[in-house]
Amino acid sequence: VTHAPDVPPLAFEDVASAVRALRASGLRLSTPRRLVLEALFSTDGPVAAGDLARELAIDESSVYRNLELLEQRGLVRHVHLGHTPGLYALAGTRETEYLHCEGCGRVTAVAPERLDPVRERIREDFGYRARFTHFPIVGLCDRCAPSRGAPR
Amino acid sequence: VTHAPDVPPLAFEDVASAVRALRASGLRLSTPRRLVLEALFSTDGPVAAGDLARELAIDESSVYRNLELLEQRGLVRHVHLGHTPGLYALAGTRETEYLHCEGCGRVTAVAPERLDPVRERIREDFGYRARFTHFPIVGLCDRCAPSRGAPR
DNA sequence: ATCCGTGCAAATACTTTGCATTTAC
DNA sequence: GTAAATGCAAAGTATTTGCACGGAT
Repeated sequence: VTHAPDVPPLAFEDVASAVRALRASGLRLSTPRRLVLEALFSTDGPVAAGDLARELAIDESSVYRNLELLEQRGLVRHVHLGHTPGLYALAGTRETEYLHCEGCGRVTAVAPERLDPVRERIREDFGYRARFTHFPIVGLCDRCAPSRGAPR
Repeated sequence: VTHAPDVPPLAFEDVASAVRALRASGLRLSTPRRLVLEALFSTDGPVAAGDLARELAIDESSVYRNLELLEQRGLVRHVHLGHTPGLYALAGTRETEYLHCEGCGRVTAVAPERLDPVRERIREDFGYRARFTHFPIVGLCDRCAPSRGAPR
């Protein structure tokens, strides 16, 4: 995953402030929950629940339950890249959006502002407020386009 | 599924011509295979493999095998709408693209030409040749936007 | 002491695969 | 007759759920 330089800052600066927010909403801080949070803070790209479970030696169901809970609280989001399992990441102050190259698999995370012109065009032409946070924009990057699909 | 008026024509006009193409590539026309083809020709929107199996009283594995085979031959494509199973449809002469409202679930199929301005903008800004055939453009349609997300 | 969160096990949903039998050619 | 395609069963992957025990508050 390549993060563009202007990807929005995280909704919470560090584990401590996230934990404070959780506590404030009446949640307990169990070891698995803390480990999941810490892992998300120390990873750059989105991670699969299964990988988290393996790396942290936590049961998969607990990982899923925590991720879902954190997602409901707005601390976490998930994105689907190809046919792989859902990938989870910390939520930003604004929703990070994704581009996914189906050639090389590279994922680019971009700030929502950069997609506003695209979004505006879609809104004018189709009456849709588009969001590339849960499903990315899929296509071929400049490097892969020549070899694969139409060069143009 | 709403098909915009300019959605590209199917790659094959009817079951007969599709069957001819299959025969030409050395494939047999078994009853299940014919039923799947006929079902796809008589449905407007994309269908789940499980639904086809149930409606046609064919084993699910045969449905999946036939859909995959037809997809390899370019007669069928599949798209992912939300967290539901993959949905299969006849392939057009050009690839039909999709918009999906996450509010009401409505799906709009559009001709690729209509998305060319959007595509061009994405290409200029991000160096990607985007394709909304396998994953749709996800967002809120005009009707759902006021109630759900930001009205703007 | 309470009850929330965990691990474990099992269930569910979607899709793929192995294999013996059937069937199109 | 031969090879391809099928149904059935089982396996594989992703995710969810039930429940008794353990730990955070």
